[in-house]
Amino acid sequence: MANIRDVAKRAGVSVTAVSFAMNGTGTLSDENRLRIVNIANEMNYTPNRAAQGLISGSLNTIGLVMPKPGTDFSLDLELIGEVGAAISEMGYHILLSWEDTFGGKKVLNMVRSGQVDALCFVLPMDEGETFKVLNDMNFPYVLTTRPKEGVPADWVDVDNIDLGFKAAVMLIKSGHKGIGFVSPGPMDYLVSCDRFTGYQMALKHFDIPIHADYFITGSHKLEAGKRALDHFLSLPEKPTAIIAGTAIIAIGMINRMRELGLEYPQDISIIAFDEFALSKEYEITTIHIPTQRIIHEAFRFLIKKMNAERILKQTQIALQSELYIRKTFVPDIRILDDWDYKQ
Amino acid sequence: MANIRDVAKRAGVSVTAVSFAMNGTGTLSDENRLRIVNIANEMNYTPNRAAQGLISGSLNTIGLVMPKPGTDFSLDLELIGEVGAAISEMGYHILLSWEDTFGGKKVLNMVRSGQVDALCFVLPMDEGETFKVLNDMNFPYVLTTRPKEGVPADWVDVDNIDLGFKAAVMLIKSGHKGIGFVSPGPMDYLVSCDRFTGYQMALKHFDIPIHADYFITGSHKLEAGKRALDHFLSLPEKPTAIIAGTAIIAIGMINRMRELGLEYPQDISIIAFDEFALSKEYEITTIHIPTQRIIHEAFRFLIKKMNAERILKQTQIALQSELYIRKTFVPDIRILDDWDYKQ
DNA sequence: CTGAAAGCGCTTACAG
DNA sequence: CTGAAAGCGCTTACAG
Repeated sequence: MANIRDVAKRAGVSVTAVSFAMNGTGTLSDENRLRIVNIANEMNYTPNRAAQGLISGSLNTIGLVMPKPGTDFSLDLELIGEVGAAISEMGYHILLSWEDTFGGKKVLNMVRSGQVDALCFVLPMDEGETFKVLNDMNFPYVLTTRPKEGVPADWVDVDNIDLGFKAAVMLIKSGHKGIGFVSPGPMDYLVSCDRFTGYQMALKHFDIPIHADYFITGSHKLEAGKRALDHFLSLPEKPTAIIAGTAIIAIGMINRMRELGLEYPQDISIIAFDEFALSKEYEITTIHIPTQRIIHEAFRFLIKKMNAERILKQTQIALQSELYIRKTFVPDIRILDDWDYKQ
Repeated sequence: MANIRDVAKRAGVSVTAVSFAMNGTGTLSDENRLRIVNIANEMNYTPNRAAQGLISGSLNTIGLVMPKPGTDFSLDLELIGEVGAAISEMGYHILLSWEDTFGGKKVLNMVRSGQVDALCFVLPMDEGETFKVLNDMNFPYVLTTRPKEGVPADWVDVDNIDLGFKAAVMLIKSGHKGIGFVSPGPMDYLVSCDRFTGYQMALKHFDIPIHADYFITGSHKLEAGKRALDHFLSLPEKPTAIIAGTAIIAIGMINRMRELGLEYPQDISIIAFDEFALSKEYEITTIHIPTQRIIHEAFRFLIKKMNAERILKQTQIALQSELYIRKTFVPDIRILDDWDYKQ
């Protein structure tokens, strides 16, 4: 592979001149500049990134930290495609890294070895210690999952407590008192916890007693919805509305309802979190989590922080989510002051 | 950030000693080695990757080249999670890059700048020129999408011509003569083409005339399935079986059949390509494309090529796919010699 | 306008 | 067992 000295030799100039020509810097006659660039192209010369990185102290790379496989979590690459391509255009690269939700050691090594200039965590991280270190270094990072209260981290996410609250309030205001809540499982720990917390706050706010039987955990499978529905129907006081942690759970419930000859929303109303390919087909009223916007905002913040002259203070961005009103639950739009909604 | 000289100073040794200690190389008294490593840890010293990369001539990075957003193509990060994590353990990093399906310039720059040691293209690339250059450099790369015939590239994929052929043969042997074929759209160009080619070969082989009306293109939406079905039903000679390019198309068809009171497989048999979250729920007989295994094999090949002493010859791996027999079409297992199947 | 030289942070022969 | 020195491929003051 040709290096800068080879080009210089061939062009009969110094390496300085080649560097100037390639980077459009320095003072160089137009004639020489053009001639050198042409020779460089002919020779397929591309400056070595490691060398450039050593000098500039940066590899122009943003790390994307994801959970280790086996976690009940997945990210579609298409989601980061748009923002990733945009970042590409800006000359940054995106490096993938896998971490468990508690770790952080590997991540700090990446930072300290100058491998990355910024970090985007698309996993729930419990490790406050890591963020403290990053904060002290004023290193740009962001979580796309809101951490536990009190963890001093920069994040962009929706406010899941608020979403749980608003979902329950919407059902209560529509006359429901028995409201079931199905969580996709303990893996989604904080997200589900927060939504459930919000749900409980709403019940309390309206003086509705909280039934332990109205809360059930499942999984990300259809089966979980079926089981949840059967469970709720087995109760002496059946809930009339259910908040489903995911669309898959809602679909599982709907399939089961069909088997049993039950109809929505008359027999049971359903609201689900997160949109899925067939949410519309199944007519599920959905609280749509704007994942794409979260990723966008997260990277926007990263870029801003990387270019910031001064130290930015803690940044925590809670995005609004949107309510897609379909048939499994149709609220009176007069109670939707708090929502961005789409019918 | 501490560098090797800082550590050397603090430990009262030479930088050579520190380098030896960190890398476990050279000759160093155990006592000194341990003492130096401890001091390095205390100082949070991590060797600079750019400097290491400059010396070793490698950043230990594998580039993952994906299509630009807006393409009808998507990859779930979970799919590369397992292999990505494994590669992580081996000390390699994965760098994301977006390319259009024709390009290649940017990719060559990444190679020439020493940014990547290998390349995995998870997009259909038409640009044979790029591969020729890579071949000449003996640079390790692999496509997870089989290129056009005659393009001299290393790839791992299923054999879509064969799949189209076998799918049609299976239907023909089951007595079907009118066989519809729905492609998800022109974007999937080669994949769909190949499957369709195989389908035509099968018809020819059994002397069944090829009906232009039996082939229709759609999209990756439910709507496409509905439209396709309506189209086929409008024909004077309606097909009795349909090969659907994707599960979504099959679901769209099934939903439409339900509306019309039609039943599978009595009224119409369906085989779909690609498994989807609800394929099982919809009882779709599916030709499962083993994407995960493709990715695995692709990276395995890359690792092998990176470590190869000698030049490896062109490598083209066609993986078997599996037939999931469900209710939309139930073949007699006696005609399934050519298939790995699962009931 | 041009080039010789220093230096980024490492590793690795090589000399002691 | 240890360290001074050269060098990886660049960029950037600095001198001419």
